[in-house]
Amino acid sequence: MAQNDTVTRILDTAEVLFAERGFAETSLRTITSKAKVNLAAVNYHFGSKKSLIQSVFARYLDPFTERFHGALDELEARYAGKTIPLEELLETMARCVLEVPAERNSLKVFMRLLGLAYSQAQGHLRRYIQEEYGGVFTRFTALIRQATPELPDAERFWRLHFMLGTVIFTLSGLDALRDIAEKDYDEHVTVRDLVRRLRPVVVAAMQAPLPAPAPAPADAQEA
Amino acid sequence: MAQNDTVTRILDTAEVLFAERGFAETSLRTITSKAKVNLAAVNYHFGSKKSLIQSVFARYLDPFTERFHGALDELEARYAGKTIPLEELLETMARCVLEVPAERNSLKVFMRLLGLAYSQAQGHLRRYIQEEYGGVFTRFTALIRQATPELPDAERFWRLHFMLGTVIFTLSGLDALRDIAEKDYDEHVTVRDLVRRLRPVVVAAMQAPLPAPAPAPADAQEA
DNA sequence: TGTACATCAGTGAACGCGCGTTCACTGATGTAC
DNA sequence: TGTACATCAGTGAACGCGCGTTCACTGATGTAC
Repeated sequence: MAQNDTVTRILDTAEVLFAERGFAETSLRTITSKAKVNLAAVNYHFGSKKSLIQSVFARYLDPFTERFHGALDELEARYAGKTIPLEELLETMARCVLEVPAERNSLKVFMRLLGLAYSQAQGHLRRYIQEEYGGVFTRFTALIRQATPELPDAERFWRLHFMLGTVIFTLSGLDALRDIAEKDYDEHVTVRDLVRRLRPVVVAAMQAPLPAPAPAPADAQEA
Repeated sequence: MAQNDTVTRILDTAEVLFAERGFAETSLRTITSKAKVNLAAVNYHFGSKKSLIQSVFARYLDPFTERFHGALDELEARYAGKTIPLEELLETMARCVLEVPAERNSLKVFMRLLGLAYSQAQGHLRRYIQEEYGGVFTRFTALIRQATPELPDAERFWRLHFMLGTVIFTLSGLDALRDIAEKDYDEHVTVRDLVRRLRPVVVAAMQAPLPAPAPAPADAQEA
């Protein structure tokens, strides 16, 4: 067995199992037996289960942020100080998300992991991701702000999270949804196909009319 | 202690803890000690942890489906065979979702639970919800279909799930998002406020232009 | 070139712990005769 | 009215199990002199 073969096998196996069942529901014994690796090897190489989880994320997020920063640099250079259109920004982000795990052949796993990062307890993980990768997200939202000057800041904040929810929810629950879709419409759906369907929806959502103003606090009875 | 006081205390405590940390991460010992109830009482009254989880959902979903069916009956009667507009359907669903837990004073908990039902492993739970409550969802989507005749069936299917993702993701991660929003925009956000913001976004998303047709399978090289 | 030592990936077995569940039991209340 | 029995909510203690982690150890490879 080569030098760091063990590390790679642990990560490869862990990411699939985590994506399938979540973090708490995946034991180190399951991971190491499936990876054909000694149980103690996880603690030897990673120190703890927590930091194995973080390493699984880092293997996706490190190349992603690097590529995404690069793509934004390129966009900013191309537009030379002028405002980058919303569609172009969204397109760029989608492209980076699609490209990174394509190299690792498991976009589905990446999306499931992102969904889990939000929905599972794992406070340490949210803190880790925020600290390590918060920067590129801040940069992106600043550009989105220039592209949508008509939106109040708070409205833009919420709409971005609405859309984040759409994407993460859809792509991370993809397997279940795909089963239903194929049974009902016998159509085989790929991730790229979904991204194609998502595009007009996300753009329309970001450009939707502003909501009605909040009603006054209900001190007064309705007439 | 009154007859079924114990059952209620278990359910009240369990739903809050489940919503905070998920199912696997909440032990019966934590629930029973916080509820000031004997550990064995959960298995005595509910039989197992699984069926406690299902009971927690039933306490929300039973009144919700009853009310939602009623509201749809009323809508159908009012429109007397004519097509019910999309906005009216969405509005009705939103109203029912908002009203039910308002009686129990914990919409936030309800939303977190729905989010968990999708994202946590818990296969038994998805099966249970599908079997018990699939019917009302089927009825609702049939009405949505009449209201959006211009959408291909598959497109409508996906857009409904996109929007489901938006709502569940936003409302179930509300606490975290609210913290960020209040820090950045010092604005206190209520659930009703979010629903007001969601309305135009969801309508715009459902009415977005159709996506570009899928590209031909990549046998041919790009020119 | 040979020997002693250091480094390091990996191992096998055990540790203590918290988990869901079980079981024999209690004590209060209702029911039959 | 009194007694025997059944029912049922609730209890305390223990069960076995799987968990993450630890630790003493092995064996291969590299390094110093």
